[in-house]
Amino acid sequence: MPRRVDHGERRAEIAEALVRAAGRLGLHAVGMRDVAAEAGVSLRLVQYYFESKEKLLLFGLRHLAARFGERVSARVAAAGPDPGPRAVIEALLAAALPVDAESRTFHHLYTSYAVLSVTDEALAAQPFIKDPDAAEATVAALLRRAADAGQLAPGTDPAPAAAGLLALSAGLGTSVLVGQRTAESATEVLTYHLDRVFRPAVGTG
Amino acid sequence: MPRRVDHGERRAEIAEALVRAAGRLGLHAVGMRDVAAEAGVSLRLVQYYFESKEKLLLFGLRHLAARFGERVSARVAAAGPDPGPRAVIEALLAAALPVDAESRTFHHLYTSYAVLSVTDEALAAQPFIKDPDAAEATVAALLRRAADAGQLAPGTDPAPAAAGLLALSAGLGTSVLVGQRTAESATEVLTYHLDRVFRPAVGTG
DNA sequence: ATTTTCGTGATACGAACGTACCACAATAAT
DNA sequence: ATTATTGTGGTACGTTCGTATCACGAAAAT
Repeated sequence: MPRRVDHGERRAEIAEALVRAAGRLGLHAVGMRDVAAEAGVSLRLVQYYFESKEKLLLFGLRHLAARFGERVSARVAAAGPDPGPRAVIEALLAAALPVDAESRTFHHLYTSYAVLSVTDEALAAQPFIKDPDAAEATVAALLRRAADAGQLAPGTDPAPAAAGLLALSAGLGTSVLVGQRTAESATEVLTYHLDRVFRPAVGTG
Repeated sequence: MPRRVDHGERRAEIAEALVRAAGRLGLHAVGMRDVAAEAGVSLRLVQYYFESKEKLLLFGLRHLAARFGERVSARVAAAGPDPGPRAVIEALLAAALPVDAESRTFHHLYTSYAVLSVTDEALAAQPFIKDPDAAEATVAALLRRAADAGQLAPGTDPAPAAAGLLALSAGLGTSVLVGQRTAESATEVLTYHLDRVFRPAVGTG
């Protein structure tokens, strides 16, 4: 055989090519040949590492979700050591906003996959329910922590507040994506709503 | 010539067939032949009334937006004679939530078009910026009216609050669409946030 | 050293798509 | 009555897509 190659690594490279090509052409318009050209390999190789387009797309979605998770984690880590609930939530939600090319592509493709999942059973299963549920649980837990520390506005119910913040962030992201709103404006709206959930910090200034 | 036919009416019928077929198959998967079959006409007729698929899709989007506008107006009108700001806003936002088959299709296709508009210049122009901007202005104006009447929670800024409510509604709609959240749960979250914007009514009970 | 297996290339195939073309009947215009 | 125009059907064309097939070199395995 020719030199053994790491299948996982190769599949990741091709998946990244899929993401890049789909970000440029739109997920609906990207074909196996586009992915091959973007990855700099032959059509046959894309077929070889992914038997069918459907499997390529599924892998691409998981790859995208994983990369997004890493991005969020990095943002949260960048919020400093032992950050408060608000800092974590802010990092979490801000990471989802399409403020640069990478996050724009994330939002664009994730929404594309979400739309596809409405009519495609194979796509409907995985990361459109579990991941957002986990994110919502995380934010809700952080809000409860903040409530215990007396950092929340009075009468705040962590569960619907968490659901609202995530839906707000997603909705703002879409409006940025279609050009209705600038990234700065979306960030301001997000900050406004965080300010209304969190009671202003006291005693530090 | 054969009996003259109302082109506008015929185009509307075909556009409805497009909406139905796209709701079933997904906008990305619907073809001229599917639309023709759904409308019960020949492929040639779809070509005749819309010269190209692109024009059919554009008309379909405008048709969808118009129908959605009518639906919202009907909901607002159903809120009763001279409804207060909260009732109008509630009707407005609730109309956007995918709670039944029709609104589900609306949300599904509107999001599909929005995703397409990211990579399709012809689609990017019209109803993704103007309509939501108008909706946001309407809600903001209603909030200002409510603020003047002392019906808002203290410190509420109508502009970001309006933007937030619309983004919230859109985000909740998407989460319902992909099956992460039930329509009832989305309605509850929406009501929770309206309750936090509007100060409870006094003196009426 | 031979055989097997793995990675890679080129290309062919059948289906589906959007569009173009041809034909014709029905009616309005002359 | 003839002519021109409009609505409609059928169908063929060229392209593109996902997939399948054939071929072959290179390195493990024997």
